[in-house]
Amino acid sequence: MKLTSKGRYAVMALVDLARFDNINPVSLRDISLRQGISLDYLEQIFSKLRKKEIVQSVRGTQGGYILNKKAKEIKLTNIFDAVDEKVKTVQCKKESKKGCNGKSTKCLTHNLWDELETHINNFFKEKSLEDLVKDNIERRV
Amino acid sequence: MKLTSKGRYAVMALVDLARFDNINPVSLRDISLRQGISLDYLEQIFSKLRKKEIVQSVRGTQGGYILNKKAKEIKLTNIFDAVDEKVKTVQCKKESKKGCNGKSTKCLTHNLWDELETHINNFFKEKSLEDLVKDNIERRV
DNA sequence: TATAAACCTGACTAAAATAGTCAAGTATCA
DNA sequence: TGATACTTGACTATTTTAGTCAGGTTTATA
Ligand code: FES
Ligand code: FES
Repeated sequence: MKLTSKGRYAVMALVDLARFDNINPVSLRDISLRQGISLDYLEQIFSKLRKKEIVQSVRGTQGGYILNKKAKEIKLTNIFDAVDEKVKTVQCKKESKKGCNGKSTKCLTHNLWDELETHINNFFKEKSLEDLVKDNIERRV
Repeated sequence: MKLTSKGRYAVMALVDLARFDNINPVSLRDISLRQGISLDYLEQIFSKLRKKEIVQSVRGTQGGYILNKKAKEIKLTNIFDAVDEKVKTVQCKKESKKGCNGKSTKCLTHNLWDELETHINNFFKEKSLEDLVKDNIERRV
């Protein structure tokens, strides 16, 4: 199981953005340089974040992005959801009654993976962008 | 983030195996049929499980595999470890002092992913094969 | 003692997912 | 009017996954 770059970058970029405390728009170019993420890739990511109303864009010179909500209200879940970084542990379709083995009952381990998925998602539901920014400031001292 | 088939199958096969309570060797052919997993693929998986001493093989006709330890002592961690299903959340090399951005300090989110990795691994450390077999029997009633 | 069941090994490959790049815009400020 | 920065969509190389395939070796049992 591994985390993809898309998810990692999305969070990384938003932490960078959040540190500027929502005063001035932050350009993707700056984030790209500071965090070492390809600008073109960031654009893809922010396009999704904007559509899910996590950030707002400001066009033109001196433009960039600002948070669309309080950092406290943006949870990791929301970010991952926006960029389609989803936790997938079961093989079967969840709605379907069929198991991953094609049989009419769920497989021996279905329940386990379902628990695992919940376990992981709980982590994402708890953490907010604010927590991350704070963590970072503390460690820096 | 998603779980790969290899990891899922390894656990599925071992639960199947463990249900026979270690009396007779269970052939991969049987597991293949019952769980709907390719025999050739199972062989790859069991080769690894054997090398890590999770199962023992019995060659020849009527042969198969048996558990090499008590089901209680086999944790998910051990299984995943054996088949190289590893949880990987950070981008950087752990030993290296460099961050994933190539800079000399760890990136803004390194700590977060490290926490996540621990969180997930905790789940795997707790669950034993015995738990899984029990769960299954209970649900069946 | 022949034979079939089952383990054992390594190489190979098709398909999917990932991690981007590239090109061609549009909006806005100075 | 130029520069900066967002916007969009298509494209692609690389890597990973999820197997397959081909050839073994071992051993119970008929
Ligand atoms: S994972 Fe849902 S039935 Fe196997
Ligand atoms: S994940 Fe370790 S430095 Fe970024």
